[in-house]
Amino acid sequence: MARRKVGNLMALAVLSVLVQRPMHPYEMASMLRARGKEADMGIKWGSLYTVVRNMEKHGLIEAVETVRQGARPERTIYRITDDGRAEMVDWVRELISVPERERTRFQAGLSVLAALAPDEVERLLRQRLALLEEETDDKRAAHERHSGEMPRLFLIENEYELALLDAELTWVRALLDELGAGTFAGIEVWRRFHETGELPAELAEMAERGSVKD
Amino acid sequence: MARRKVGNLMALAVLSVLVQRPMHPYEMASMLRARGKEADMGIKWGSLYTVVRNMEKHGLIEAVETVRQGARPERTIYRITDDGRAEMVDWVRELISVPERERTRFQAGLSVLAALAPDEVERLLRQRLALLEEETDDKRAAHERHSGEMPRLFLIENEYELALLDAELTWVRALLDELGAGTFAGIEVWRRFHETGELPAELAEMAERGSVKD
DNA sequence: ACCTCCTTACTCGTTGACGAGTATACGTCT
DNA sequence: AGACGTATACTCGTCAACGAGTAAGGAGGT
Repeated sequence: MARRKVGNLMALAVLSVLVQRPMHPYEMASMLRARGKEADMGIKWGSLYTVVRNMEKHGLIEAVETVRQGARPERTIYRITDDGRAEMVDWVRELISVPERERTRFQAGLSVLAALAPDEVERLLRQRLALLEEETDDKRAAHERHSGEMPRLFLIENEYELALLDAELTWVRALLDELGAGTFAGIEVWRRFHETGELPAELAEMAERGSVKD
Repeated sequence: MARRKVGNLMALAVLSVLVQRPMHPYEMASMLRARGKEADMGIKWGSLYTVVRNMEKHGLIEAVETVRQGARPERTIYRITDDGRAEMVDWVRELISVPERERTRFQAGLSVLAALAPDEVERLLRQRLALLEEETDDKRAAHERHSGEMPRLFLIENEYELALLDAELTWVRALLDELGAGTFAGIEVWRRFHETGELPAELAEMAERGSVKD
């Protein structure tokens, strides 16, 4: 974030549409929406004008003209600069070549899983599984529809997403199996802890030491 | 974020240590650091005091006492409230049961992959693969070391992370194979586009329509 | 002829995240 | 005994992100 002049990924999205032709912000939004980029990147439209203004300030884009249609608000049309083009390419290079650990909220949840009883966890995971399956089916269907009409290059991010979704599905199913069958190591201690309300001596000591994980 | 009184996941981390016993902020930080939670959740220490103040304001925690040791700055000791306990449990429930689409930066990169030439992509992916392998090996080693001394319940988030890392590794390797062998569908059009600098008619039209993806 | 609702096209204010800074105490190496 | 680093324990200012608000044009119904 310190390195990029404009850190928000929406800036990359903006660059990627302006590289085709100059546009005003609202049109960028429509383009991105039409292409489904809002789904691929985590785009919040509230940030659009802030980001565009910042990009102009840093010379990644520049205003070409401002036109007014009737009594509508003015529209400023922007075009990408050479700096902008360079920034885009360099940014993509980095995103592809440098893996960055990004924890999901699910992982955060898992890391405090002991706050819930095993039976409840089983129930919640089943809910997750159902939602996950639905989402995956939708995504896969959409992907198959599109792969008839578009080159694979433009759908590659969906392939990746589907691969990760599959991996999560598999993992959750496996965990559910173990919980259901009672083969999850330590499930008895875990269950008792939640029934009696107090945690067994071994765990208490571990919690206090805490530093086992270095 | 609107629903949670304090949206930052660091708040969950704070709750999870305060549930054991009252503590002052700096000690929370040490605890979390010692347990490796900073890795599991994406924790930035700059936010700690802001978050703690917010949590107090919203009644999730409350100050017990402020002590002073010698000439050191005052330390305020906080304890978790009943509301805090309830919030924690409810939060974990949500994190576990409701899958939330979170796009990675890599996915964002993939969605503008056309900005780079196929040969460069191949090179960059190989770099990614190497870093990814290194990271995975480290993580797996650490996990195996710990699984001797700690109950599985407290390592479950690492299992999940490793599963996702494996999935990414597999996917990247497969893509690299296709790029290397030249069997990636449309790679010729892609390569020519970068050699000549202009995109073929079919793609130009598609870019303009744009809306194929709805 | 009027009403209503959706789309177009932004503006603005709030909030919270976070980096960087600060200052003292303590241990330890020389 | 002095110096140097490291741990303790925060404070503050900035800045981007975003939700919610605004307001006119146009389409379609009655």
